[in-house]
Amino acid sequence: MTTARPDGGVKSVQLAFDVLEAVAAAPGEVGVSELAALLGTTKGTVFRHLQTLVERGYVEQNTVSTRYKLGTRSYLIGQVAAGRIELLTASSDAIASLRDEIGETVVVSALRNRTLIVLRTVFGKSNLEIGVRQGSELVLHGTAQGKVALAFSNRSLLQHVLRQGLTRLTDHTIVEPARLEAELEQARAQGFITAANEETFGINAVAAPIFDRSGDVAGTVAIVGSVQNIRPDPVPAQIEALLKASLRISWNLGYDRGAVDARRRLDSAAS
Amino acid sequence: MTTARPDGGVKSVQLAFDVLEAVAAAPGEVGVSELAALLGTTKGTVFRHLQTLVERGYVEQNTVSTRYKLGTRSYLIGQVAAGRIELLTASSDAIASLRDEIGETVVVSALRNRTLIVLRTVFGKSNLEIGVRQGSELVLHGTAQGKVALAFSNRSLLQHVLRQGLTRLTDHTIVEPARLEAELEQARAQGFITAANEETFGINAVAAPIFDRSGDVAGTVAIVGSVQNIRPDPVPAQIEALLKASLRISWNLGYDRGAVDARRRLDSAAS
DNA sequence: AAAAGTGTCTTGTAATACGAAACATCATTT
DNA sequence: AAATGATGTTTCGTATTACAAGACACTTTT
Repeated sequence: MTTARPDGGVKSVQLAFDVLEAVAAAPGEVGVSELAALLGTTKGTVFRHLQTLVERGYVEQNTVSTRYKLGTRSYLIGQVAAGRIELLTASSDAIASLRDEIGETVVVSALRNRTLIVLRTVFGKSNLEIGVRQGSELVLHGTAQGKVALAFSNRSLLQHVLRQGLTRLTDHTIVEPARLEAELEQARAQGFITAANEETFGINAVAAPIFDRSGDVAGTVAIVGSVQNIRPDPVPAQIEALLKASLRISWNLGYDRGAVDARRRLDSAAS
Repeated sequence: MTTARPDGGVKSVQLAFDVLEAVAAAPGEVGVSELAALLGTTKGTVFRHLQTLVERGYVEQNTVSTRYKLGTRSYLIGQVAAGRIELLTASSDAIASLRDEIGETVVVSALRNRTLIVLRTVFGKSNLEIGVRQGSELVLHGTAQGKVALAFSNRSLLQHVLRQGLTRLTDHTIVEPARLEAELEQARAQGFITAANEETFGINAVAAPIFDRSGDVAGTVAIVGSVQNIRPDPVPAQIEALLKASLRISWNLGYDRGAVDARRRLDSAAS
């Protein structure tokens, strides 16, 4: 599914992570044969990799079923990572208040490598849980988060998206480049954008950008819910709370509008 | 520090995880040279491994400082693992109530591979935070958690510990095998055990075992605090709440005392 | 009783991960 | 301003080693 990887580093390590991620993607426990088929390799190879992963504790083997699942080391490294990822530590308080104030699901995503990845979702107060799975990738032209990221990033990201083509997800998905451009302009003007029914029918989201200390887009915050609770024109309280949260997070990341603008002027003067 | 690994699986993958874990262990960002020195290998090799890790998103490179830190994928795989590790899902509610009821720090550890690893610690209500770092290893003969795990596990685990030798950590550490045996007997009789000043002076803990569906020790729950708040003879409320939590977690793991005993009788009759 | 699964183990070979050393950028020092 | 000593990055030949194929032991299904 992923674009053919142009031979990155250490081949056997790539396979090891393929195995690890396949184990992670499996709903329950997985067997060696199943993994081998999934990854298009032999049982022996998968087995050997599982051995290392088990020895390291990233994967565990159920001694009775002899099948495999994620191990404690995987969890623990994630715990360490949670404390090291600025976007997470910077956003935790702000998204908790945002959720409590508005009651809708709050989603934080990170822009990494031309993709928006969902880092954290905190479900709203409603009994019906609407959210986006952590780790999943947000379509840049088809979600509020994606559009707001595009609006405030380098034009090169937009060009990249246009080159890939604007695939239709629902009949409200933006597929005309001109309309997308107009939306991005609107996002820049307002500081936020919505995306009712564009990715999934019946669902809407309002997203705002998060900036890092150098003024680049680090990610997005968004509130997500049914079109009933988040209208195409969201109520002012929702917008205000969202913008407040996004500013607070950016601030925690060291973003300072004035300082960034000044630095930009210097840089362009130098070149 | 760890016992010389007897050549487990794929060598280059071992190195890759060495690199990953070294990045995780570093307080902030790390450089290639630093890592190479730390791992006793060359810069080139470390660099190549970092490339794969970065490509996969487990590690990220700060483009301005060119140094490395843990990446979002590490966090995300941990999130998935958190949902797959039975001991975590089974204990989350119980430890939250336990902490709220008693107010002291609660620590859950898992028995994996003859070692007790701290999975989760929830700090108590006091302003002074006393806890055990997640991912750290608990000394089996020198902590309440370790002793309770020894008490309810196979004798082979105890033999393993005795073979290693009972290293002294404080002047209250149990270093005589006979005294350890006596403590284990007490733990079995009471269903819990304390360990005042045995690992760190001034600190005490009360621990109880967690059993899985086959009746084996899966881990421990413990409350940890200063000797002032957790006395060598803990107050009944603390003991009762701890035992209630441990039973609740074991139950969530599928432990059923009657069923396990019956199964044991059948097994021994068959042999 | 046979057949089709499973996970595990062995072996020869071709691929590849490694180490050493060179290279390109920086800061700092001289 | 030149020189030094860091850093991260790249190249290259070789010895290592990870791989595929197939055998094996075992359980479950037919």
